[in-house]
Amino acid sequence: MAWLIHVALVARYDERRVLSVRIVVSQRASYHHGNLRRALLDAALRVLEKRDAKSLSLREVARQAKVSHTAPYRHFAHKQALLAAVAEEGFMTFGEYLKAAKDKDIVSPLQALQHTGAAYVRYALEHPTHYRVMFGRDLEDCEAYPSLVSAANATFDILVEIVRAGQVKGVIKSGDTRQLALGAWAQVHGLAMLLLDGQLPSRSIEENEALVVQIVQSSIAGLAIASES
Amino acid sequence: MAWLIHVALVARYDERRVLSVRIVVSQRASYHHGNLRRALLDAALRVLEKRDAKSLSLREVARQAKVSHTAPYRHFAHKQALLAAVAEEGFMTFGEYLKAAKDKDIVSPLQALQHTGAAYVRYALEHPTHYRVMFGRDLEDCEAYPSLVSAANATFDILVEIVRAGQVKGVIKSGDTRQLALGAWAQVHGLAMLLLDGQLPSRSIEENEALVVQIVQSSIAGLAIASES
DNA sequence: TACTAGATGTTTACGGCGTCAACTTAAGCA
DNA sequence: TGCTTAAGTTGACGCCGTAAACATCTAGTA
Repeated sequence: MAWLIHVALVARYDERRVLSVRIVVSQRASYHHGNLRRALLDAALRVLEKRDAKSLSLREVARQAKVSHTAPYRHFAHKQALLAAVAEEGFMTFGEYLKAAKDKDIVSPLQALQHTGAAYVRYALEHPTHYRVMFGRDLEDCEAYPSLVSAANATFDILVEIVRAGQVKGVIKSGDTRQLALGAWAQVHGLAMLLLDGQLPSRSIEENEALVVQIVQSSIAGLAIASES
Repeated sequence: MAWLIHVALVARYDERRVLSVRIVVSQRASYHHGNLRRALLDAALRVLEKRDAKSLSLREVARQAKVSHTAPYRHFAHKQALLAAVAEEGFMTFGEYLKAAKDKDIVSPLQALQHTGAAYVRYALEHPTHYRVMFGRDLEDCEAYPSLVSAANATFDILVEIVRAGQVKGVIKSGDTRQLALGAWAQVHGLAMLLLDGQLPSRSIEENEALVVQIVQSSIAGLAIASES
């Protein structure tokens, strides 16, 4: 078994302008990585947390994973495919997050909608990286990734289910269920995007929460049948 | 006065696989362009109509404007600044579009809201290019462009004014005006983004219009005081 | 009118990027 | 044991953004 050695030269000036050079040596246990696919996804997330999705570079991800700049091509056909995989993972965790909010307490559909809506925006703000990859247009031609599409649909269905339950209970107005859910989705998505893109005057986290609650409530009022404020 | 000559070689095979080569010569009347800034903005829009904003390249814009690849730097500090200028122009025309919809007929504030909301989404769908540059995150650090910020604010204020008028007339519920307007904005913005990014199952233009009307109506129902559907 | 400063273009160069082709290494199966 | 093939590497190509140095035109002043 060979040992792959990575050598990096790190140079910098200290306060006294004395140049110091360090040689940093790291190694990998074998020529093959073991689970490079996983490592690349993790590295991509790490990079995305700092850089914008657009400016994420495959080469930087490879560097993070301590692998040559073309190694990723053994696991992803191109940069887009890597981003698609990141997005798909995002939809998984996002879906679980929403479900948790929905099922937190046994509550009325309208309350569930309120909780889920707030959770939606909260997730986006807490995971801007993932959210942007999932919903941004960095990912062209999403249709090309069937598993991504189904993951996204599954997430949307959570919302649809709540609306349907509300209709069954008679607290949400009748009509095309998916279309009503779509309206709610557009509402929270729009809010999340505006907040994320800093299109709104910045405010504290508490103020944001309050804003979200107010807006979601108002939106729900439009869906509700009776006068449940 | 010198004449600047551009020579381009255009080669292609015809159906019979015969290679033909054309020499295309174009010229500019002078070394200086005259109004390169304007030409660059137009060229950028032309390019953006085909390519995605992320993949727009300054060099391609320069090529379109028949100018060397660094000429744009005399008018825009960097690529971002060009995009910011495009966005600013977008907000201008967007604002006029919305105002036209709002003032089309003399109607009640709720109807004005309905018209404006529908116009909002329509504009986004008709000018996806501009809309994405305006609201996408390609433009990092928007705050650095004061004129862009004020153009964006002026647009938002149109919405705010309608809501305020509704409150004065007593047909929209009381509360922080800007915040209520924000909810409406998030609604239409979210819908526009979802439609634009193809996140929704694609439908015909008519179906889209109907969807927009329905969602905007539902949203307004959440804002209205009485039962005006 | 002649000179000059500054605005506006051009050329050249640098390093980073995505991706392809050709090569090397290791692992699994006959 | 030897062959196939998956999973790495190296090197190359042509794009990109942008900086520096240079060229050309324009406008203002003497």
